[in-house]
Amino acid sequence: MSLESVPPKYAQLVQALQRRIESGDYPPGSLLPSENQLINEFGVSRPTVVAALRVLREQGWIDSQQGKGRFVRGRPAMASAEQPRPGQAYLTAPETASAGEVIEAAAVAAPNRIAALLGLAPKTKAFLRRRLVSRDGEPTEVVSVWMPLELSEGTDLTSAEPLPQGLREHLQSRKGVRFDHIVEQITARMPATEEARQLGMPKNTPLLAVYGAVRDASGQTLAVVEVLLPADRHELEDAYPLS
Amino acid sequence: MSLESVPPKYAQLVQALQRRIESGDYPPGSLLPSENQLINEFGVSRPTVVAALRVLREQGWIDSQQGKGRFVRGRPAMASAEQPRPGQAYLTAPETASAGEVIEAAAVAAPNRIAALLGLAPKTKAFLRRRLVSRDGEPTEVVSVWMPLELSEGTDLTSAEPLPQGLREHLQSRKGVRFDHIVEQITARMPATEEARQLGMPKNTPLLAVYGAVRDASGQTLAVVEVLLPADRHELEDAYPLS
DNA sequence: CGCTCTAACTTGGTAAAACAACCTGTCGGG
DNA sequence: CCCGACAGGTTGTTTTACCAAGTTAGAGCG
Repeated sequence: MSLESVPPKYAQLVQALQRRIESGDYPPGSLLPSENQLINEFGVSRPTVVAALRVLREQGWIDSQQGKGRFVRGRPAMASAEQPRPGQAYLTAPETASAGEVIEAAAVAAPNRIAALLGLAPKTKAFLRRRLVSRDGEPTEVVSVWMPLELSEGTDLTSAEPLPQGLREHLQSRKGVRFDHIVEQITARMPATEEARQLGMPKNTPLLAVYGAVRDASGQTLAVVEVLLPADRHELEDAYPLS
Repeated sequence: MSLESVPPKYAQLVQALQRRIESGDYPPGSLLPSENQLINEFGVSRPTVVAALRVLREQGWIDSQQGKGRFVRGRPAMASAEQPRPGQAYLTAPETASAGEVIEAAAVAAPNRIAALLGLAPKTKAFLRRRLVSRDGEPTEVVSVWMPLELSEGTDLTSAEPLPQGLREHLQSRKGVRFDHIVEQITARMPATEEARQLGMPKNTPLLAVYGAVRDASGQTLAVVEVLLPADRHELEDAYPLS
């Protein structure tokens, strides 16, 4: 039996058209076949064709203009710049996926900035798990996760061992919370002596600091991810569409 | 005759349901009325209801689960964090919208980083328009726009006067190019003496540097926007959904 | 020749119907 | 008591049909 669950027809049509655009069969700027032509060629109904074209338009492959037709824009260059965002990777990937060591895992007084993002009173104690990540044998980043004490209870976060599971999965299964989006703040400052020593960086080069407030769908902040990286060796890259 | 062009029914349904979610009528976590219930209540057909619910799902208002129903997630908190991205504002807003002065507008040899982003050979001449932006009477940012010489010909960019039109509109109408998206690099460094003087900042605080490569739909880089801001006074903020 | 108007195309939106896949109870029989 | 079958609910996908709105090109008239 072939229970390989074929993709729906409209999705197949999407892929077929994407291939034709990528192969240059439908060059950018050209007019796409009309709905009726696609209906005849693929032997599907109009709503199916429209559903496929809607997906292509929402993903930026084509433009549509009532009364004229649909124009090819080309492969959306956005798709190639899809590397994970700075803070995001540390929520989903297990700690065992990257080299590094846990250098702190305890309840400490939250700095002002962290407390503000978490919605706690200043100097309230919060749980901190801090990790020095290495690449090619050299320390490159300090990644810290802050969260209210309630959220850390009953988890394995106090262990100095690397988590074999992603932090997101770990918290969602044990505490029933649901991560939805991240609000990110980026700033730069000079490193403290301790930080410069840990990262093996000169004391006179700045430090890029990323603060990612992890929120649920209602906007409640559940945790804060702090990523520190030396600005002379690492940069942040990101891509976004222009309205 | 009332030619007020009523919005389509599915869009009206979208707004109606958004209002009910915002008002607490449909609290987060609750089950939305089923398709059949909505058909009866609003007197529309099923495709119309499905189209409305699809929009709501794509915008993050609800989750749908086959066989169970649709669950309310709440007003997507993303919508509130919709301030323009760092480089983006300088492309659309006219220069007259912000205080400041043009401090450079000429063809100069492009620095390595700029030349690489533009796809030019190192030390090739490129057109530069640099502007010192002030807020509350104090200089706060240096915004520079780089582009190949061909793109600057026949434009008003060499004028030291503020452009009454957005840069994007100006170039698109005069040169027939079409901006599509931006690839952004963020880094930090210490300010040059001249930069620290212009911005009125201490020499020992770092500078946040944002390089935005403005591209068309095919991925061709048309221009580069460089934004320099003192890290002690300004931060970058951004929000994005978590898969 | 030039203008206008219409006919034929395009995409956008709505309605009605059917089948498939999935979940969750209930009602049996073991 | 436990467990499986089943019925009835849900969303997902596809089809047929029709009307509305915008664009274009050509026929036809002045």
